[in-house]
Amino acid sequence: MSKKQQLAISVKKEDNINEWYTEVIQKADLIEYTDVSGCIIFKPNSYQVWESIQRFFDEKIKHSGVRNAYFPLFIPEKLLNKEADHVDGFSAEVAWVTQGGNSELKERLAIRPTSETIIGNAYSKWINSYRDLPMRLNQWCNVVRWEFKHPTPFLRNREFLWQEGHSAFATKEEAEAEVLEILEYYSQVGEELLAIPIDKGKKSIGEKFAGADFTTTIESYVAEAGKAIQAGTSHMLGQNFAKAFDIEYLDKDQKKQFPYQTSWGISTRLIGAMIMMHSDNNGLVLPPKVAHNKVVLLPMYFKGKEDVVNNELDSIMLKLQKFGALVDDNKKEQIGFKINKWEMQGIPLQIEVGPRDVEQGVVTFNVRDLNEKFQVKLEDLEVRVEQELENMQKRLLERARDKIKEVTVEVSNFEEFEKAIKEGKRCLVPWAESTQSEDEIKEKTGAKTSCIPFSHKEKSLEGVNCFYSGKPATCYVYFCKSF
RNA sequence: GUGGUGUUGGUGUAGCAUGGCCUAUCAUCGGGCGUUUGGGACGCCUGGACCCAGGUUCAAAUCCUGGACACCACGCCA
Repeated sequence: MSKKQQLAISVKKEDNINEWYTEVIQKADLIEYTDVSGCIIFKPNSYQVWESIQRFFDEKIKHSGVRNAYFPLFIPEKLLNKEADHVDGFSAEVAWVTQGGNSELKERLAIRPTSETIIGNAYSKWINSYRDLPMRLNQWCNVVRWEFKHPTPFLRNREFLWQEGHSAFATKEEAEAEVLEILEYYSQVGEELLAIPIDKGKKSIGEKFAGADFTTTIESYVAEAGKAIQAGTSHMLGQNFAKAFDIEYLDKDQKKQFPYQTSWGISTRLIGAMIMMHSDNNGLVLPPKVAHNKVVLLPMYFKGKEDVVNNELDSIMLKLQKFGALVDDNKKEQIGFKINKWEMQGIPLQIEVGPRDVEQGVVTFNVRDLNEKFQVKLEDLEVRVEQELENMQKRLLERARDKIKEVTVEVSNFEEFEKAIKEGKRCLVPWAESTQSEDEIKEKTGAKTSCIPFSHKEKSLEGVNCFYSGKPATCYVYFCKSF
């Protein structure tokens, strides 16, 4: 095998996206596998993306009045069992600690798959008066879900990182407003930061969170894979957990009330969605806003002209510090090798600085997602860097949107539907919502609902029948395969 | 959970059928030194591996059993 084949990605995204993904995450130095299936090392190249997401989202919720806290990793079994639907939904995937040191524990401890229960238990102590409301806490932490056998890094880990927000309000209206407020922030994380096109919507009854009244979601779609990615969820818990955990308070009229609760989360799965969405056959593509190092400078050393380049390099570096510019001046690697290496790692902008450039007072730009190089005058350097990064950020989102548009179809009968799903399409259909029909459709085609998009809320359903049952439709919904 | 494939230096691999000449091939890689650099350079020196646990055998990278991990196709699932 040649050097080139070995270091480059050997499978094309359009030919086999699963193998392509496996190669990208390893060759871009994003992860390391470990001895525990489904538990990966997030190497600095991927962890930096998570840090960007944290900074972006944390600022939004703090501004909105949410505060961060931290709750324990272990949940006593009796707490986990308090809300019946919740237990049913999670019991199959909980990891347990049964032993401490050499002695067996009297009550086994769940490693949190999510923290509604332990937080509900705390809230029952903390919420006693209407003055204690609203209570809005968030935590950044890890969770463990053990049910699957074939993990996919980022998209389906056994242990993953996320944030989980948990709020309690006096009124249903306030709680529902927060559910949507958070969903809007999630959508911004997707579209503004990661350049991932987002559909906001509601989960079907069959797909909602275990124990919630309803679940809202941000959904995206990977055209090349023909699969949806659920990128984040914001749940209206109603009073279900409040009743199960005895969270009661006295209102202004001295009457006992249960608060209305919400919970919401986004996870490191977003990193997987970002990779799937933008990366190409040359490796990772990082949206500029999440790239810690947005620029890499590649000096070209020609015999006898090293000084010409080096003299310019320092001043360029100074101007580009704010973009986290790196310099790759390793003389053992040929320039072509370096170009490919940094493309593989997804650095948004490469700037070549060679004697030919310097003599003309220019540098050569190589933007990660374009197939062309162009020269930029040194005096315009900072402005043009800023501009190119901004354009790339926009371009990634638009390009992803176009791709999704291409593979999204509206169909009105089951025959067309089956055909479209086989072709990897995402189908928007009128539907008479029922869990039974969703199960049947999944059985027959492998597709399930992604979401009932808010964008089609206003669209008239008068005289429109369900594509599957023929009954009067109750909503428009996206059906497709999913990760 | 089912079926398939795989695991040999950091990476990609040869060797395995027919156990021994394997203190393991080739390349890349790491460390030196030198010459190079506009899309994967070259020379010399040097460093580094048989997934784990049992078993068979005079002898195991190679055969057997079990396990771990990965990938692919399903199944299940926030």
